[in-house]
Amino acid sequence: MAKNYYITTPIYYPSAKPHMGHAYSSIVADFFARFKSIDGFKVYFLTGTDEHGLKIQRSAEKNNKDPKVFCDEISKTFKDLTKILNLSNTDFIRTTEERHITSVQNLWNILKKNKQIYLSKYSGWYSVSDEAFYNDDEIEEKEGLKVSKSSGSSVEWVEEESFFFKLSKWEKSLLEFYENNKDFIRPKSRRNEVISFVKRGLKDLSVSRKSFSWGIKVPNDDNHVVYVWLDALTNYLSSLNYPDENNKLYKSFWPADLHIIGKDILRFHAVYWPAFLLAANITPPKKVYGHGWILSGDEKMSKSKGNILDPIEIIKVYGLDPLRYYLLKEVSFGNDGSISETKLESCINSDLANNFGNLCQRVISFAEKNCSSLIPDHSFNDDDLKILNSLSNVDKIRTMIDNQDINQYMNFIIDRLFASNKYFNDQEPWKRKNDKLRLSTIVYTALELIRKISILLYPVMPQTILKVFRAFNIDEKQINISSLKNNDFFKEKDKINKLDILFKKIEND
RNA sequence: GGCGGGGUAGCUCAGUUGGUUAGAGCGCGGGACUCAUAAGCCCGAGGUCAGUGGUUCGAUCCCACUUCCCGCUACCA
Repeated sequence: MAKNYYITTPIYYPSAKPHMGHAYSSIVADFFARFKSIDGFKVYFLTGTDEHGLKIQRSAEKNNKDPKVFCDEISKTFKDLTKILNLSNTDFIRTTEERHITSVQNLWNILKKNKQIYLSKYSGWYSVSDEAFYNDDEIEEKEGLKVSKSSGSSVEWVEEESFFFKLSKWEKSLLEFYENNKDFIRPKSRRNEVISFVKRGLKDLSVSRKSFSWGIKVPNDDNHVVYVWLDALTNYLSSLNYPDENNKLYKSFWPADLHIIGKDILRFHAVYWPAFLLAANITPPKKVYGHGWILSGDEKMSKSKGNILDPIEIIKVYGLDPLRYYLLKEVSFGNDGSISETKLESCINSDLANNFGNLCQRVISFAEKNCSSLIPDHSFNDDDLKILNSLSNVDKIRTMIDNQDINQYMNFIIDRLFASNKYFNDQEPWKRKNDKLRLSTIVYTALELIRKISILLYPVMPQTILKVFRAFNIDEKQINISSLKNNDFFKEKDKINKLDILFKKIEND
């Protein structure tokens, strides 16, 4: 059985610099990517930037820049972010790249050939910032300006020739597809929303624009550019060298296993995207997960409220791994979550410094003083085996990951951390100095516990966990989920290196 | 207006296919220990499980209604 796994983030729209929401999507996707890769999967992890559309064209004009130059600059900040977030992505795609343009035009041609696209005339209200068309009844007048009722962004009257995709035709097929692929939309509550949306009926979708030029040209009709969503979504194929469907990447990784997206773009991914693909005879992806927003305290982050927490600034102050840990643990995946410096600090102190960090410290330092920093001898009793085996059920853990139960996964880790600290306490190795084998076994068991928990924490905090493994002379390639089943991984007399403090506590008055 | 989700300890949340004392973390109070980042461990305080009514021997969990919050969506305009 091929163990391949294809996961994506949204491609980000570079009209402004990266914010916490981008960081969150990316960190979540990286978490899954890293878990799968230490679980023996060949992982293809894609992220990138979505660079076409009127909004970009206008931002570029405003800055007196050629749109491509403008995109180069901002796309770079997103590419830099992948490094700052320590993402394990295998590719970074830009929709202005030739490979993507070829891919989109090819998809267009197939849709055209399959008679899924026709030329007609569009008239209606268009919001540049939402990249969406609105009906008369979806707009209202505010302070003399026409704005969208739903987003509040200003709309303009557009009347032009446009190509349409026969979305209306796909209503029934989509509903069947949702029915036959019950996992396609997650979380479940979102699935219900999408289904009820489709059930109300779908209108054909305008998929080209004539009034501006910053986009991918419609084949054989240079006056039109491809609608940004048809353009953007196709990135998931482009990266796999589509349209060459016989190449190794495409054959190994399509259909994608998981698209991680924010709930705001669920409709595009759960309705339009599978419809385009079905219409082009391409298998849709296996799952789309629409996560929630990251709020600042309990409010949406916005410039006017001045409550923006910039991920890059947070990382400068607190470090990357604490942020990754916080977002994965504290945000209930699928729901909105909130972040504040106070909560982040409290999380760092209690979970990372006091619980995990201190566990590593006390055990390794005890081993240094009592076992000469060498892996000691061992002879397990029932207490030892009981706690070690509580970290051996890999199937249970894999199920959590395959169901995207991030919180359950994190809670399991935390629960085992408490149990490990308690184990060390209850066994009181410091009172066993005249029972050398028992003392050694306790230390050995504790080291194994740290090793196992660290494996589970690796997808969450890769940099920190590598430090722990360096103390054990384990390198990144040796980290794997199935070794959780092993209770005596460590070899007697192997050296244990000194471990620096992993997380400093944050002292406030 | 319709559909869906939700209201559980000071805070963030878990849970119960209905069954003696409702759970965790953080925060708070106390205790014993000392390997450790004065960390960890133990004990405790704190909840009419939104409200009302119903089904049941028994409901936080099922049903109805009420109320509040959130999401999707519609209509009026």
